[in-house]
Amino acid sequence: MSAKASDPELRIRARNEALISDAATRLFARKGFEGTRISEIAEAAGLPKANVYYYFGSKAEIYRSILRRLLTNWTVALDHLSEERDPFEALEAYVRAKLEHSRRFPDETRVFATEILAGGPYLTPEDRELMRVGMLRPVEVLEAWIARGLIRPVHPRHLMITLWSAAQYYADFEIMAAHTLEVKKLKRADYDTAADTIVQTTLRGLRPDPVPA
Amino acid sequence: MSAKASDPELRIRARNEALISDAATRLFARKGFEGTRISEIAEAAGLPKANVYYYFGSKAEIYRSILRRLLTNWTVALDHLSEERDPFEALEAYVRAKLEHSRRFPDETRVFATEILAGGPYLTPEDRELMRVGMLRPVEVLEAWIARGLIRPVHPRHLMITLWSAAQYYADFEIMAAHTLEVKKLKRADYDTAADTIVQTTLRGLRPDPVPA
DNA sequence: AAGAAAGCTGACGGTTGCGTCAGTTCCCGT
DNA sequence: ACGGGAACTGACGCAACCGTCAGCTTTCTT
Repeated sequence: MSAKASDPELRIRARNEALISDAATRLFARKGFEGTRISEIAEAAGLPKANVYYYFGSKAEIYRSILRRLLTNWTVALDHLSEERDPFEALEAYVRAKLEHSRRFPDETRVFATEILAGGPYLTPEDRELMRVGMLRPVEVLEAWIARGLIRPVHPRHLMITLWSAAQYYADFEIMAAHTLEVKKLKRADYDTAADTIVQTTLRGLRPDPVPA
Repeated sequence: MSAKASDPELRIRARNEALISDAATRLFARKGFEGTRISEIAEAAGLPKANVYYYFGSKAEIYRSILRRLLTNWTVALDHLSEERDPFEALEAYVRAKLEHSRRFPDETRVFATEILAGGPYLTPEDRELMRVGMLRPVEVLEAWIARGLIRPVHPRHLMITLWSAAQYYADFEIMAAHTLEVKKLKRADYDTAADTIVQTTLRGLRPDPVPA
């Protein structure tokens, strides 16, 4: 019944590292790196502080591990876009997936947002490289669509930023969005309307001219 | 030659408060509230730490004064939108003005962004009310345009968020945008291209249907 | 010119938080 | 069932930081 060393799911180390990482993510998202105390993380994880230090060498190490995990997830998420798909179908799916991610995991993306806002002091060169190559594929896909005349010839990187920023906003600046919408908290329906609006404006604006004048 | 008490420009108090406020804005933007030391602010302002405390009662007081100033500026900036103007002209002017502001004063908006990300712990109820009423006018204007059939019937608040988020992104997440564009630092031309892209996509998507099918 | 008010500041107290460590307990293969 | 390694932890050292204060200097007013 007890955990085996060979069972990776139940290994004590894996379980506790996840406990710490999850608690830290929640706290870093709310209070930032400097604003979060290791003792808070420990308490939220249900462990004594010294135990946290048994698994992680420092606060920065916990923080960096969270950033790294998010970055790898992020680059994977761009796979929605492939040259063969219909551009509007693919982009709509991407926008909706991004918003859904914002809705379900706001804390991860907030930690990353705070880091970027601060100028990326904890991002390693490898992290930055991950970001760079992650953007390569979608840009190529957009350029291919443009070359085939399937979407209007807009700047692909700026287009990605525009789409990205909208989805990001609902997670990172949720309380601002809630204020704007005059609701207490964003509900699933709000995210759906957000997606609809983006589809009806930005994506619609990408359609090639139907009329000459 | 020396400053007179009646001269508001040169009054020592006004000058030093501005010195402190400016230095604090730069530092809060980079390092957040908790990450910024009063001693750093003092050094950046060229004053001894105790002198900072002569003008401000606490770190939180400096921080709140920055937030308040930004909020009042912000609500004023929405005046671009008025019902009488052509929607696309007005919205384009708004987007360009917003991006220009992001380019010229990235630090102010970053301080605010960090605060919102954290959930707004230092925002007073008055601040929140300022945000709410600031949004009232533009929404009314958008609704009037929609009622007159000048733009497509999209959700006005979500539209504002979409426009807002894009402009915001270039200031707050500048290093992310720079990475995406594969440049070291954003130049004026990048902001112009950003504005063009938004105009050509999101605003273009707002045009009423020219063709039925 | 002289008194008052505003501006200024070095030194310090109290607190908090990061990270350590020595010693204990638990787990697990054999 | 036992030995060794992994897991755990209370107590603490040390450094950093916020905010204070008592007394000094400059500026202003009359």
